[in-house]
Amino acid sequence: MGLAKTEIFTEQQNEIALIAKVFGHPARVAILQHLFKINSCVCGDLVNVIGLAQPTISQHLKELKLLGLIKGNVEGTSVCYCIDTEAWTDMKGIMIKFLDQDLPDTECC
Amino acid sequence: MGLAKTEIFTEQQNEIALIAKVFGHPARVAILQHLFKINSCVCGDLVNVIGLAQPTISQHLKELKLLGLIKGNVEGTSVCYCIDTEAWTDMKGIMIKFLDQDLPDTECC
DNA sequence: GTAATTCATCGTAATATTGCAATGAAGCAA
DNA sequence: TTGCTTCATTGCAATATTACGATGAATTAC
Repeated sequence: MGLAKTEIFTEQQNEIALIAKVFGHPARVAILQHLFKINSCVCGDLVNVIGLAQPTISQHLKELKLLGLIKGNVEGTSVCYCIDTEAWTDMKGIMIKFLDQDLPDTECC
Repeated sequence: MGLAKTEIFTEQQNEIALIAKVFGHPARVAILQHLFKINSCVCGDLVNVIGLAQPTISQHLKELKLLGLIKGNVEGTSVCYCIDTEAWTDMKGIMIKFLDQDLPDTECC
C-alpha cells in the first residue's frame, strides 16, 4: 500500500511520526543545520552547500515549510529562509517528551 | 529515484535521518510507547493493541530491532520484546543534540 | 505422532519518496 | 523592451514503504 493507516493511531502518535518523517532525510537535516549555523539563507546558497540540484532542494524546503519549521520571505529575486523559532520550540517539546520517557530500571528479558 | 544520496552528507546527518525515519511511522511510535508502558511484550499483544495485521507488526518490529532500539528474546512459543535502554539513551543523546541547537535570538526576516 | 499457538518470512499490490531536466514566474539591470 | 538571476512547479523514472494473505519454522500440549 505505501499508505500509513493514520486513523487507527492517536493524534499525538501521528504528530510525532509526521515530524520525524521530515527529519528522516539527511538533506533536510543538513538544511536545518545550515540554517541554524548562518541564521539567514537563500536557496541558491543551499544548492552549493548541500550538493543536490536546485529543484530537489526546493522540494525539501517545501516540506520543512509545510511542517512550519522554517519561514520563507521573498527579498527581490531571492528568497530568505530561516528557522521559525517558535514552531521549533513547540516541535522540540513534543519530540523530547517522546524521547524522554522513563526507562525501565530492569531489562525484562 | 526514491533513493537518498547518503554519500554527500555527513555521518551524523545520515544517522539522525536513519533514526528519525524509524520514528516516521505512527505504528512504530505506538509500539515504542506501549513497550515503555508495560515494559514487557509479545508480538501478539501488539497486534491487539495496535490494530494492524500480524505480519505488519512483525515488520515494524524488525525495523526497530535493526536500529537496535528494542531487543527480542524467544520465550517458548512467544517472543518477548523490550526497549534496549542503553541504545535508547544513546539515540536520545543524538536526537536531543540535534533538536536542542541554539536558536537565533532574532528572526532574520 | 497430531494439533494448536506464536511469530517470521515471502510475495505482491498500492502508494510514497527521491532526484532531476525542463519550464515557468517574478524581480532587477541595462 | 531584452536579458539575467533566483526560485517554484511540472513531469517523469527509479526506488522505497506500507499492508496483508499465504506460508513456514519453532515450540507446547495432548
